[in-house]
Amino acid sequence: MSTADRLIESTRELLWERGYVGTSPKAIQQRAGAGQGSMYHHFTGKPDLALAAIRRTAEEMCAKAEELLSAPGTAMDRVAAYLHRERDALKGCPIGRLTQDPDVMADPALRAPVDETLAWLRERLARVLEEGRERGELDAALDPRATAATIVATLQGAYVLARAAGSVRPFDQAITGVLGLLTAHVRPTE
Amino acid sequence: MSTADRLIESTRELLWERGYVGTSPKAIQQRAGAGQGSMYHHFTGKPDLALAAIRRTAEEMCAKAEELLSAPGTAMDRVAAYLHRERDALKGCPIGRLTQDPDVMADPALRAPVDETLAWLRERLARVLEEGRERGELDAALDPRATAATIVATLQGAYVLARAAGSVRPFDQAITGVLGLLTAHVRPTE
DNA sequence: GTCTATATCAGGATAGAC
DNA sequence: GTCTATCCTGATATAGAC
Repeated sequence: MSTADRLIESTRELLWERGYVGTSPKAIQQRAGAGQGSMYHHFTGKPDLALAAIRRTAEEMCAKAEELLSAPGTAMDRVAAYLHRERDALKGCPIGRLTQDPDVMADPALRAPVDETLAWLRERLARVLEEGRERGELDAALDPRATAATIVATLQGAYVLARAAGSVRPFDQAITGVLGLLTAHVRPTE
Repeated sequence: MSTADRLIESTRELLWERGYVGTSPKAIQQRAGAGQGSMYHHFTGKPDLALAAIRRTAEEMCAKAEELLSAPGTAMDRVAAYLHRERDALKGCPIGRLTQDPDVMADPALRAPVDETLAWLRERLARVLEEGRERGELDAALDPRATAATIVATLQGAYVLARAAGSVRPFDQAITGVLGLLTAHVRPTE
């Protein structure tokens, strides 16, 4: 892995663990095993490096979600697979957490990938639900867009609850709860 | 308002806007119109002041929730009232956001009120749902604890979506969505 | 490309005068 | 109780040598 890559990976980890405001160039360099000069040779500064890191994380996240949501199976199966996918609940969402970072939200360039990722995810889930409705798997009364927003929000909020509690328990409960609520909208197979 | 009170109020605002890591003693003092000496006279340092601020915010939040959740009406009415209560979605939750602050999570004293508030809220909502079930308002199949976790998570996550989008739209959709899902569990009145 | 030196400013606090 | 002076460290870079 090149030095530039190691710098990006270290930044990704630190942004996840400590956020943008809580991450210093020095900490990034140390974790990457790179010197100051090296970092400022490859990147113009902290925002530039953060942008590269955030973009990479955003892409990975969308790719992973797309894989699960475009798999074969009913809409409900795919949503459940997405929600049950392996996650480190206590670490939180590497994209969602940036939403609480004042300096990220203040910089349009840094904010854009965060906005786009979450918007894409809602949109993608809405399409899955819409498909389920069209196929008659799901109740016609179910609002795809609103429900998609609820699913993404539940996931994001479940991370918050897990971190507050220092336990995955409330995370699992929130996921169980939303899937339970959704189940009531699954139409019986003929 | 006393100087100590102004310091606490300024800290509450700044913690909400910028988080713990992003809030400096100097910024607190300036907003409160107090000098350094004044701040260090009333509080031992930033963590001490933050603790006072977080506790006050936590208490207010629980009091507000209790007011709405203990009001007369069906379980569904009260949950809806709580979810629809006036909120500045773009500002996020002043308690939930602390969950993303590494220094807050690392300090047991600062973390405790965050943990307790969110745990209490889940518990309180679970009781409301349980009551609804006992009264026959809600479907017996509904799991009160899991559903309560889902409701709190949806709210917390809805803030994340609103902030990412820079719009209250996804917040409203998430709330609409979860209430829609819940509605399917309301039993018809005899 | 990477290193070391240097610079500036902010964070977070202490000390002692008033 | 509040103010000012002072202190030390870390954040975020720039400059120039190697």
